[in-house]
Amino acid sequence: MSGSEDEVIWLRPEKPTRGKAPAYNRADIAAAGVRIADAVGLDGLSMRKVAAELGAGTMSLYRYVRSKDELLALMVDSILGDPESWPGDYRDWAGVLRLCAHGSRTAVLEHPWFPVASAYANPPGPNMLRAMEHMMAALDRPGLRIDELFQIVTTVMTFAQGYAQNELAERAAGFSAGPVEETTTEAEKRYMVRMAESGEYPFLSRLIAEARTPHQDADAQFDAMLDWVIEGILARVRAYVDL
Amino acid sequence: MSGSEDEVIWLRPEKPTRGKAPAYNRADIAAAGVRIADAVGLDGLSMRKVAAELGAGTMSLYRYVRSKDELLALMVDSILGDPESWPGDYRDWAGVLRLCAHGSRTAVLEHPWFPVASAYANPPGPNMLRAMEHMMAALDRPGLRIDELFQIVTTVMTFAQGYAQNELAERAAGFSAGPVEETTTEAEKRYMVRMAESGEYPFLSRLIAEARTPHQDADAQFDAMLDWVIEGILARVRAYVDL
DNA sequence: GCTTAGTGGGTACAACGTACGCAAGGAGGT
DNA sequence: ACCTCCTTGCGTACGTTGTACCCACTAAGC
Repeated sequence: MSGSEDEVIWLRPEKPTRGKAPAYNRADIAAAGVRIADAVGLDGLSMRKVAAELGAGTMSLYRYVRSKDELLALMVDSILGDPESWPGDYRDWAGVLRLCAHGSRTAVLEHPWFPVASAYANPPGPNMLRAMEHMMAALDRPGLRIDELFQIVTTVMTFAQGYAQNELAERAAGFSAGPVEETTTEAEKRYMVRMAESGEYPFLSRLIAEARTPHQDADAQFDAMLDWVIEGILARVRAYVDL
Repeated sequence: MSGSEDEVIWLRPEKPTRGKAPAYNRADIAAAGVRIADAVGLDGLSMRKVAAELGAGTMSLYRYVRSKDELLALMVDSILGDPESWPGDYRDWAGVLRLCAHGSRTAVLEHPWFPVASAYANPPGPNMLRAMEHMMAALDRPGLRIDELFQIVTTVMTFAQGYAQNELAERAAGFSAGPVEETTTEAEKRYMVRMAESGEYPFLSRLIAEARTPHQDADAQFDAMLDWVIEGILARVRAYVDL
């Protein structure tokens, strides 16, 4: 069902109304893509590998997806998952924002390719739309304009996502004392240390020295920074809205 | 000078100490890459095209760069530019943060591929390191820990970058009344409207209706949201630091 | 049973990143 | 002046990629 009318995958019905029933489905294809991207990264992801993972012929994938970008869209939307299943207390305004932030950060830490794939995954799929709907419904209060509501949610999500992305980059550069994984990482670490010791970057030196004996673990550090952002929003919103 | 020792491009000298002088240089190569990426996007960027843009043979590029990822690193660092040339009043604490945010947003709006390229551009190049150094020096105050300083800068930068990325995505989905560019955009717009009218996403409908008659232009909206984030930081920092 | 919309998938092609190797050039030592 | 040798520019070639095209086949509706 990819040969039919619409250019946007989410407007094409997954199941055909006539003819042979498909042997595969979007969910399984997305899951296979996620497995491969987790294993070998976005660059290592190819239509052939995804098809092989499913035991299908390469070109069979194109019955479900018009292009690799659509496959990425499927993967991104599948990672978001069904927002109905999200936990949390929806009367706690700030708690909803925290929940949303933690979800975003976890997605990035578990799937480092997620932010890059998201950039190719326009327009937003049903899970993304439902997630936004979910958050906005939980945060809606009389006096809050709809565009403010939207901005608040996206601000917190992009903060969390960007923060997590930086965490991964810092981990690769050897800031944290975490495990060294690849050989490139070792070279990056040497580079950062060399720069720090060069004397040209005094603040970087202080930062690396400090990173060796962190005051708190990564999760706590994220929560602290998240609180800064959320309190900024809270202060503004409380000025004219009852939470 | 790419055949020599180190794996990180920034540790390899640009100019050789012996032998023939190179015909090209990193700055020109980066500029050519930026021109091409601006014109045809990151997917359209290829080593062959960059080489052709310079009038060089394809493989000549590999004397300057070990891989396409290193080319991306060059491009990213060149866009940051020399932070010494940044304008602004460095006694105004919040003003420095705003400056940094505007710079990040502008970079993304002018080069939509910037966030994706950044993900491949580890470790940070000299311009990036100098930029961080610059910001941290301007924001340093007695009582502020170095890791807090760093987190503040990265938080504001990732916020601005993420925000701009969302602006581009929304523009593609036809939220703003901005100009429609590509054919895919038209399809995405139809999709969003269809979803909004389906009744399944009441908040999305409100959002789209509101977006047709925005209360303020994109720049003002960004500044407003940026102020929320910055004031959150300010409130925290003021509690125990003189600004 | 025939029609037909749909499937799974093989083949083929242009474009990609880049390993390899070679001719040529220019600086350093004599 | 010459020789030496490092370094350059780059042509060729290979494996991999996304995907257009085509065909054989299947199963539901008449």
